[in-house]
Amino acid sequence: MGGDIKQILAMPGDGTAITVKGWVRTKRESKGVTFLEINDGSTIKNLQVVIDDDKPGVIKAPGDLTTGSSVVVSGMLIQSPGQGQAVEISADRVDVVGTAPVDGYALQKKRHSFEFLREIAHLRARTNSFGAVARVRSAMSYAIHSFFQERGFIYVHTPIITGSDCEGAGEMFQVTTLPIEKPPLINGQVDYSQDFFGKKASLTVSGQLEGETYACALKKIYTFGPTFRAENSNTSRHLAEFWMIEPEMAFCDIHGNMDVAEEFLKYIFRHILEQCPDDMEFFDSRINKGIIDNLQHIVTSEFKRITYTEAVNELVSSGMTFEFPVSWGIDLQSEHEKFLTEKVYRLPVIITDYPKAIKAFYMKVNEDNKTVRAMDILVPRLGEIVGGSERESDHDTLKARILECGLDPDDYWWYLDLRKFGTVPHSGFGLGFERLIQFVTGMQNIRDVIPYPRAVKTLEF
RNA sequence: UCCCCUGUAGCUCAGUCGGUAGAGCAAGUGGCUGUUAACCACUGGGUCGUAGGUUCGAGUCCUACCGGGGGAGCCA
Repeated sequence: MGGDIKQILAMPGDGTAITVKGWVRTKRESKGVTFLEINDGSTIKNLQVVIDDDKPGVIKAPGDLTTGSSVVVSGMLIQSPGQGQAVEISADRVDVVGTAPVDGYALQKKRHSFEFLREIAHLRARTNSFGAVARVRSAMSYAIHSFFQERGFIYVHTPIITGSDCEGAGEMFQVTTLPIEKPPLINGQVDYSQDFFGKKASLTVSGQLEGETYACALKKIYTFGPTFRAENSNTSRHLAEFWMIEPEMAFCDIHGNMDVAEEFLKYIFRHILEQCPDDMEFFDSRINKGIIDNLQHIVTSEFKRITYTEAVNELVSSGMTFEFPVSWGIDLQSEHEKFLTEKVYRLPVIITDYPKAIKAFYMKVNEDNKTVRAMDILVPRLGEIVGGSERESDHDTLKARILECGLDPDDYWWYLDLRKFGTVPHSGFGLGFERLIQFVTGMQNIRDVIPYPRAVKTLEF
């Protein structure tokens, strides 16, 4: 009988014959007995293998049994007389499948820094931390789909290559088959009519505009896919390639939008606390003390909802001296966001009704003509995690806003069409998947919550 | 892109006032009847990021470049 270590650890140690396959994490040798810890990634926990010297011939090649080597172990699953594990394997046979020579295998049985592990990204999944991140990331992906699917949202695959060069969400990566060293020119400019698509193309920075078109047909949709930003930003919160979740709902105003976003975050947190207790325990004890309590607190609390104007008043009246002085009209800086969510409310905070000058053209303008129906969710430690809004559903107002923002309405003809034919109030939000993982796991650097991070000057693997 | 810090053994770091390098972990060998961050003893392991410069002499001081980290901006 074989199986995953996760299943084996849940079995009674009644002497059943089993076979386990995995990688050696550590080896402890005493006179007369050798202990191996085997991990196969199914759980953060290792399975202890006991090799008794009284049973000769159990190990075929003892010298090859090093940290990192892959093995197949057969034996009896018994109750462990030692502390620390309920069951263990009393081995009858240990075969080394693949050796891991000591000189050259960088991942020895000791703690390694995340910076070092980033340099051996092809091996780092074999560590406790990265195994746990991978399992939590997978469980969160599943929870994202189940949250929306349970509520009747349709999963829409918006395009990765886009011709909308003006979404305004950030710098874009260009996609071309033209020879970049010598592109065809017309009047001194690159002749994109000869390019693959016959026009300039880029990788998407957001699926929102396309998502809106499907929401205005299927009522409730969500996207969950890769997104690309070519910004030259080198921080622990930015990637050039990341995954984004973008729900969009027709017949939904800013309040319904906030309700869904808050419910969504709580659902994800609750799901991970329930489904990944071992991994979360690891994050709580080794990565970020108190993270479980934080998440539980959030799951059972109401998010604080305030307007931008109230937020500014709160900051001004706090008496705090900020590096960037606060006044109505400024964009809130990191220090302001962190102050509100970490010091004032100690909870996620939803801020709405921002000045229209600092927000995107597609957000619905309020009756005061000064603010828009934007909503950002701020969380402790990370700052903004969700950005969303009720969209402008009036054709003429939207067109005026496009012009006001210095954009060309012709580039948005199909987006404006939505407001011509059966327009409807609709809302949505976007959230960066990796930032959500950072928040759940407590991992400091976003490059450590995605298998192979893409960032400025980073493309080794 | 800007500001700050940093680069010394496989890893994490110490290295004083400028005088040719040290610890812990990892690894190897030996010891120990059941370990679990195993323990005890011993051993091996270095072009001090790269290139210049100052100096009798540079890991140490200066300059440039490269890599890493933190913060800011931009944002998700």
